[in-house]
Amino acid sequence: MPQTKPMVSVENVVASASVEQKIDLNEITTKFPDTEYHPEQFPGLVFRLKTPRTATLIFRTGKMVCTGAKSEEMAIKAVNTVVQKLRKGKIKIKNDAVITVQNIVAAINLGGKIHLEKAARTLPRSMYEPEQFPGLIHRMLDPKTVILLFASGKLVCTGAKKESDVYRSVHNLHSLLEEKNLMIYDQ
Amino acid sequence: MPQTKPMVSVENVVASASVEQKIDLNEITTKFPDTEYHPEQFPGLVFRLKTPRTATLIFRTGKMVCTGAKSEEMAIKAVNTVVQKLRKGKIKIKNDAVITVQNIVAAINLGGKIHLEKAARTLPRSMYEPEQFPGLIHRMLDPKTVILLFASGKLVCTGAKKESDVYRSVHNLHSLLEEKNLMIYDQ
DNA sequence: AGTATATATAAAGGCCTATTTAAAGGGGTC
DNA sequence: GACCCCTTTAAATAGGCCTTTATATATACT
Repeated sequence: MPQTKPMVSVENVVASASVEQKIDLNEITTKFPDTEYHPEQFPGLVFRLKTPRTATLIFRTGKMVCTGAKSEEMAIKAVNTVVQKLRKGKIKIKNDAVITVQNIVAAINLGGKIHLEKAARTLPRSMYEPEQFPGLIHRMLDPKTVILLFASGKLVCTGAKKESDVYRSVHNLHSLLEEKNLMIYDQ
Repeated sequence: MPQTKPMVSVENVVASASVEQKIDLNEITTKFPDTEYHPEQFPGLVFRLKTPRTATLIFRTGKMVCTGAKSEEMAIKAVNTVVQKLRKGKIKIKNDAVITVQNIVAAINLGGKIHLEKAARTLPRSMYEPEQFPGLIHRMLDPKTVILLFASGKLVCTGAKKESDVYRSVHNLHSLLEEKNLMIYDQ
């Protein structure tokens, strides 16, 4: 029944990390002038890497948030690179970061159109308000993710903690759409 | 030189307290229907006493805030009464509350008028914007309190942690006003 | 008679700030 | 038409501000 194989592309991985130690953000600003730090606006310092192209927020507490990586592995590599650069800049950091992937965002193309209006009436835990946002928002229970469905047959899956959760979510939803006859394939 | 003795009246004492134990606020609501608890609006439950006439905020964490007492002693008595009432209502509370007075507000009448405009130019750490608020706001460093001065010769002292801080603040300010010739006494 | 203005103070929960990313539809400027 | 911006979703991080309670004081405005 599935006419096509979904194309899945991980677009963003968010990971939290901690070096378990207080960090002087002003010192980082001095040694890394290209960082952004506006404490009156936001308490975190923004440390950008060209490769992997990411933005890591560094907090006074030694906790960090890395965003923008294209895979779990690259997110981990990015945090380790940031810590390595800080150390080369003579910022004393005793321990390596303990890293946890917190969220994975993926773009998916099912290869066929979706009957959104019908899906809104059929899928449970769904919200569809086209004048507010063109996508249908569907909350999947297992894995616990949120999937945005578009009439074009494209999806956005977010909330996954592992890349395998993305694949499982897409498979579950695709099966459900086929089953309920909500997919429209050309000829 | 002080033509009159200031009349000092403690109007409000705020104390924080803790019974060092989690409390089920919904259970209190059931057993004390006259309490106010609207968690979507504010996380604390409001427990009012007729004597001493006070309002005590009770939090999930077992921490409390008692307001409205007319003396340090009454604030302590109010918190102990609240804990006693909770226990009589079969709310299990193992330890007595550890109480700390956090703020004392007092109303004072110096018995003579104050030349506010001149005081605004003379007193350090003062703010006077009559179109915004009719009182002059003066920050005293020792004791660390804030005194509102009104042209009528009345004052409001707030921020004190002990009743003696109120008396010291008033004495300091009164002396300063006399010294700088900012007081105006009838005939 | 109420509202607002201003002062201090504790409590805890909500929301804002900022970071990233895709999707598609609306708006605006050039 | 090509750019921006906005809309929505998730997630961590951490400051700031708001909510509520009480209280005197004194102005202006509904």
